[in-house]
Amino acid sequence: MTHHHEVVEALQQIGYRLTPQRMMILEAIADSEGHLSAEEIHETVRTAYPYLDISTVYRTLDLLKTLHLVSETDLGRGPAQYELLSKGLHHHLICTECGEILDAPNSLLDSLRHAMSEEYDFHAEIEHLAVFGICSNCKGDAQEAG
Amino acid sequence: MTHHHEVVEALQQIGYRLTPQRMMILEAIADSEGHLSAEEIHETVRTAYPYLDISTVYRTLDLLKTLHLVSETDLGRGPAQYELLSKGLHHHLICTECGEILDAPNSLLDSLRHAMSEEYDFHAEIEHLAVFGICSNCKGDAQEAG
DNA sequence: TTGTCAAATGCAAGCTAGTTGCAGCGCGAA
DNA sequence: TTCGCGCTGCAACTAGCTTGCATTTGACAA
Repeated sequence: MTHHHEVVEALQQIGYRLTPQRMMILEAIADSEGHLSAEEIHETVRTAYPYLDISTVYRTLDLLKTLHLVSETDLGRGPAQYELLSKGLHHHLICTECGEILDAPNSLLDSLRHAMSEEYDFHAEIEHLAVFGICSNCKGDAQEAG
Repeated sequence: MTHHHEVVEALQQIGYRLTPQRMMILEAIADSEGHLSAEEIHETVRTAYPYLDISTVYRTLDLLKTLHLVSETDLGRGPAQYELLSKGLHHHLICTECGEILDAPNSLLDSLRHAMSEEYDFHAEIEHLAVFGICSNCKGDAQEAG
């Protein structure tokens, strides 16, 4: 599923190991559609290996983040969400009415990045942005109700 | 400092009261430069009124948010930050190297809002955005070091 | 001025999400 | 086979915030 040898190499280059726990955590993320929270990763892996501790999940996620293998998204509510970076950078538009999540490509932020760079000489690091708002379906409802 | 009568009216319209605690909390926010966390508000007000509880701070902040008097910014790290909405909507570019915080006007997001609206028919509610990245001063340093 | 009642408060306990300290295990090099 | 250190599970802890509840406050009516 995942390209283990690449991960092994990435880890070995900085003197670390690819343990079974780390492999299982990585596979749980790779096998999932969309995002997983640390707790969900924990639950998933525990069906196969019940001794896995949540702290190991967090420590592994930290490692995978520094290796730029997974991205972490803080939704501003609830737990942070993790996903494979290899699936391609993208962002999320989350409807606060119905909860629908629209995926948006990284290019959506091009103009914003450009503006920040031009006007503020600021190099934004937006690996993963979650924007809350109202989707097209709920826009009408909100006007009727409001 | 704050226009108490306006706040009183806003509260009374929905059947609530402007208590001394609420007044002190609102003033603490109004008197501050930039952002305050709930804990900072708590500490500030407690110098004048030591019995104020942190839960009262949070409950008041909820109220002020629903009245659109203050904005809440989740920085994704550390506690949420609160400030008066009357100071004008703006966003923050936070340098992860030196910690500097650049203020950016709401118009910075115009192009992003437009893109989300055009391409996804999605009405974004971005009261306050915090973007992490590298500022102009640290950009050179990062290249030298990296 | 007193009574009423809901809003508001302080306090304490609880909760979620994540972190830390530590003893022991196990891989890989010597 | 010994050594070093990366890694793990466990347990305790922390930050930030929320909730339940008895008591107090204050606006309004009588």
